[in-house]
Amino acid sequence: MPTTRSYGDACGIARALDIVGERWALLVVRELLLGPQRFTDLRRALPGASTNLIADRLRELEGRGVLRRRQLQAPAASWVYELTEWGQELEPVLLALGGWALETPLPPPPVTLSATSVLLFLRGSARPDPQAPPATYRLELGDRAWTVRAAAGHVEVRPGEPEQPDAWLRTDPGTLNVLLQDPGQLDRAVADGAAVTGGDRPALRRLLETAARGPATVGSQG
Amino acid sequence: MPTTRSYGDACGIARALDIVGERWALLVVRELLLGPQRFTDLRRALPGASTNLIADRLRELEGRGVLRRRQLQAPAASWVYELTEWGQELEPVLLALGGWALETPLPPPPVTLSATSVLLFLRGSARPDPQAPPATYRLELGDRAWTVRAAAGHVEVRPGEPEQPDAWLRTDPGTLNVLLQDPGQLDRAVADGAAVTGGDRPALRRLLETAARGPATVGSQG
DNA sequence: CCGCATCCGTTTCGATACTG
DNA sequence: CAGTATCGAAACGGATGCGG
Repeated sequence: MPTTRSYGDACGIARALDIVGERWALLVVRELLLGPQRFTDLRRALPGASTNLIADRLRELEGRGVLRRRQLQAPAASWVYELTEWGQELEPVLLALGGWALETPLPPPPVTLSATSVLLFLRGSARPDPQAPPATYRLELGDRAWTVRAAAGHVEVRPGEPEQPDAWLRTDPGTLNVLLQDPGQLDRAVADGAAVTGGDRPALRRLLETAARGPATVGSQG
Repeated sequence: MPTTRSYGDACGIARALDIVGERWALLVVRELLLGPQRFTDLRRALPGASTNLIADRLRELEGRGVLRRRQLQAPAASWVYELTEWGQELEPVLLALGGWALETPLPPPPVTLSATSVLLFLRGSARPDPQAPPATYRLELGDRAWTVRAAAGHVEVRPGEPEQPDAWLRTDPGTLNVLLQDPGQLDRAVADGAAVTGGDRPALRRLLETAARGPATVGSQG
């Protein structure tokens, strides 16, 4: 049953918290920042949240205009959740919030790391570089494929299969996060079996290095 | 008893919510954005929060490095809560969050409006204006005095008494919010007894107009 | 009066089980 | 796959108590 309590405060900050301040709500939004997701994708990305909680939050956020529920085309015909345009405008706010937390003096308690978190970090930490040639990548993280397009140090990320990837990488979010901090570990990760790659390996390396050059912003504890 | 649960997620966004994601926590931070406040000030500004909740949040936020507890000089000798430098860095995040909420299609449920909310709105909506002469104001809102300094369309706000105010205004946050939307109602508010003014009335009017020229950002529902 | 701590009923959360 | 149902635990919210 959806939560209905309000701070009863006219301030914009309080009103924002009335809308997205419930527990898990902003993490659901985070998971949708890079594109539509199915219920099960969210469930996997947020293993700490129980299914009824996710269902409640989705209903609330839909009713409040932050996201919408949409049916995919046949033959898939499944339902996905996607941010409305207004919901998408939370992106800079969330990135700023994540950046703020990186300065915490407290030790990190973390256990999980979602694909979206790391990909937001990848995209956010990429720095413009006119020299960098364009390339398309296929990233497979936890049973889900992502399309990454990089050009001139700018990185785009979408859920789903790329058409003609130059290179691909299959790993888990934690390993990818490590590789983004230190691309030099790519060979070792492959040797360990923690990562599997294919296609244009130098191009893959350039992708990792694009991010490694930037400062930590969201994905990890830097 | 302080809350201790965590999302267990390495993402910066999740870690931020581990720190300031508990109910009322960000509204406590909001109240401290303009300067230190005593427990009772917070209690009055957040009438919807029970006193034990406020005490819990203050302890948690102190332990997490967002704010600190400090003893004032004699003869006051009372305790105040103030943001740490790191806590103060939440300001742009909160203002962005508040700005986002103003676009909500949902009707406002609000009942209360704190002095800090309106003053953040005043300060944030002021627009640079080289013509505007400098002035100092005393604003009294709900039994508490604030110092406002305006110059060239830039507005500074601090809690406490000004030294030599050019003008003063005593009213409640809701009335001040209305006046910021429409300074033309100042005369009527004074006639109603909803506001009491003194000193340089034209200067006061300029202050209200400085804000009225800008777009709504945080304080009200615009 | 200020600054909490304690008590207690209600709401929300979180884990697991279950259904179309 | 995409949720709903159930239930104990925790957090919230309001009232009251209490030392300084």
